[in-house]
Parts: sequence; structure tokens; C-alpha cells
Amino acid sequence: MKIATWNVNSIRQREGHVQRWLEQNRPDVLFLQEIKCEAAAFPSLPFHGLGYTTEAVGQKSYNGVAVLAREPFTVVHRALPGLPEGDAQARYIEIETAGMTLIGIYLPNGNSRGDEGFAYKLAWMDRLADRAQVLLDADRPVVITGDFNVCPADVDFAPGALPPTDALVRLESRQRFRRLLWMGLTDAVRAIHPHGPVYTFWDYQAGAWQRDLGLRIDHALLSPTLAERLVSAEADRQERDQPQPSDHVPVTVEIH
DNA sequence: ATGCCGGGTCCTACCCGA
Repeated sequence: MKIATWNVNSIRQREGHVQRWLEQNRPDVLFLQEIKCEAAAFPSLPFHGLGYTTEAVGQKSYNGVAVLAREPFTVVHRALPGLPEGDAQARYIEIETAGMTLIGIYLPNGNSRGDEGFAYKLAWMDRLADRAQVLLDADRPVVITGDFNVCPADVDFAPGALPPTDALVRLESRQRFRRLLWMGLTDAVRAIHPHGPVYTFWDYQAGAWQRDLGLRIDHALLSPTLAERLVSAEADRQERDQPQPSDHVPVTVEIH
């Protein structure tokens, strides 16, 4: 079973990219982030034509997540449980399929709006840990994948690519990511590639791609029984070389 | 340490991303 994640930086700009990538890679499930449109504007038809059912959680202009899957699924949550009522940011979708719980996230960046923006990121990570704990306590096979906006360790960003004060590398962000691992989740890409950089994002600016000044911020976390069955976890760097690419590339995990 | 790029929108200057 292949489960993929991709921050597409606007689905309306990247619809053709996603179609082509699905045809070439045929994942069972693909989670998207930053669709940047309301759910009603999500272009489902071309994906239906490829055999995928779609579900989008969107809002105008910003954020937005979606899932595409070849087998039937049930949508369990369209927002992260535990967030305050009235939080309208479209960043979370949770489904059940093939006896597993699959969660797609677009975790807040945390660099805008000063202390308040960073506090929102940390609170979001705390609620995510709460949700993960509930599912792990219930012995659910779980995959949490998406754009975490956290470089877990120094090897996960190119030297000089980010200042040490950036919300993606701040100790508080990393502590909360590490808590997810302590709870028993496995960082699939790091399990397959124990050493060295495996970047998933390169800024559009300053020739970051050409200079390979990347970040590893798109992740897949697996519960124990799924981690035992992990066979591959790869970032598709080729996609960053396509015309008009997203600044993120797809990350795919394969579980037997 | 970004806002050089690239997306969005109250259409055009400004917000946001990482």
C-alpha cells in the first residue's frame, strides 16, 4: 500500500502536475496540502477520471487539505479535535480505510503574527499529540502525514537555509515533534534513511533548488504495527525540476 | 534573516509562506 503526501501550493495552479504524478506513481492514497481554495472549488473530476475518490477541506485563499484514494474511505474528522470552536483554518482531515486511520495535516508555519502565531503552532501540535494518543491507546493502525513545518534535527535543513530562530527549527517545535516519536510513532523517511539530508522543500527564492538549500518538513509518522511493515519512504526530488513546480515535492511511504 | 519567488485577493498593493 502506497500512501503519499504533497503540499501543492494551490491545487488550481498544480492540477495538471497532480494528474500526471498520479498516473506515473499510482499511490493508493494521496494527501494534499495548501490547496488554497474552498472545498466546492476543488477540481475533483480529473481525479475521478483516474479512479480516485476525493474529499477536500478548504477555505478561501489560504491553507486547505484534501485526500484522494482509490478504495472507499470514511471521513472521520474535518478539523483537529480539541481546537477551540470557531477555528476555521482548514488544516486537518482524518479518514478510515482498509482498517487504518489516515490523517493528513498542514501544520501551522508559526512565523507570522509574532508570538501569537508561534503559540498557535505549538497549541496545534499539542492537540495533534492528544489525538495521536487517543488513537494509539485504542491500538489503531495510524498514519499521520503531511506538511509538519518542522525540521526535526539539524540534518533536516541545509546550513544557512534558516536562521536558528525560525519557527521550523525552534526548540519548542522540535520538542513537540519528538513527543510524537516518544509516544511510539515512527518517522518513516528517517527510518529508511537513517543518515544525511532527505529534503522535501526548496524555496523559490535565491536559487535554493539549484544550490540544494532544502528542508525536510513533510513527514509520515507510523504507528508500531505499520512501522514493522514499512518497506520504503522516499521524497520525489524529480518533481521540483518540473515547469512551474510546487516548492514542496511528494513524499511516499510503502507499507506491506 | 529574509520576502529576491510565487501563490492568494476587496485588482493592485498587500498578506502569507518557510
